[in-house]
Amino acid sequence: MHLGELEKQVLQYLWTIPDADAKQVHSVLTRSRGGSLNTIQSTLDRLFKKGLLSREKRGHAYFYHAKIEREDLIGQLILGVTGDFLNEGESSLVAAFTSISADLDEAQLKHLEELIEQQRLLRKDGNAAC
Amino acid sequence: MHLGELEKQVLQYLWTIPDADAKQVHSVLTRSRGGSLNTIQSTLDRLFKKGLLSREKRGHAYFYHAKIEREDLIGQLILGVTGDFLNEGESSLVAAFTSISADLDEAQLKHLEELIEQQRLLRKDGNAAC
DNA sequence: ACAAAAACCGATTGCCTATCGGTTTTGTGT
DNA sequence: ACACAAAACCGATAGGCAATCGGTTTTTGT
Repeated sequence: MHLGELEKQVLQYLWTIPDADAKQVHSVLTRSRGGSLNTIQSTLDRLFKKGLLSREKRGHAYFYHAKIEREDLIGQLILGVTGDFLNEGESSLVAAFTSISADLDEAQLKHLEELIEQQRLLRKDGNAAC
Repeated sequence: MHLGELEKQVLQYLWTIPDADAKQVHSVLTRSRGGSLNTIQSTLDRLFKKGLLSREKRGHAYFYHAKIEREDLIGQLILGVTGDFLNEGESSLVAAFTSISADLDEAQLKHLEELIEQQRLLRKDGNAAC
């Protein structure tokens, strides 16, 4: 999946204001980038068709809502862009770690370790619960 | 940066055979997908212009060589596709971990921990050496 | 029922990859 | 030096997708 520039901005907005119609999105984004309301409408529609937004009619307008969490989209984008390069049983995260880890500070390394540990616990609990 | 389907295949090939001309690449890829030599040539050229390949003329033909390691490209693609969504000081890896970690088995979790530790050591050494 | 608001439709532009025919350039062997 | 072959190079075309927006149709509140 590929996201255009405007699509990203719209998603960002809907992660902060999790429920908005085209008019609202437009009134905010127009300040930094101009453009017509129609453009926002078709972008919202495109995102809806891509399954990234849900919508519900309230009064005149559709109100849109991000159907996917920011972190999950990031994960999905990573898988999409790296998938073709991975070998059987290889993970993007592990493959990319060496190249990206230099950007991480100690706090982030530590955070990652905690997340790993947390993931392990989650599994034990998950198994136990079943 | 965005890579097309053929571009990915060409890169993959040049990671296994790290020095090849258009004819060679074509003779291999043509089996699975057909297409003319010219198509391969322009794809190699596009990758060259994108800075992903280097080339050197030997005899009649250019010989191409991947300028970037697979892991580094994966890293770069990840940063490219997630960059717009990250907050200040946030890392794609950490942000995506929660969403992706479920795909990892224990061996991979362990591997990741080792890489983290390795990264720490690298820093100490790096600092000491300066 | 009417007016306003928004959705919907269709066309256009711009960018990029893939594709390939045809021309020009460049090596190589004699 | 020259001719030939091989490859580079150029240009055109098609296909896909995001962004853009004007105009028409549909929907909704009064």
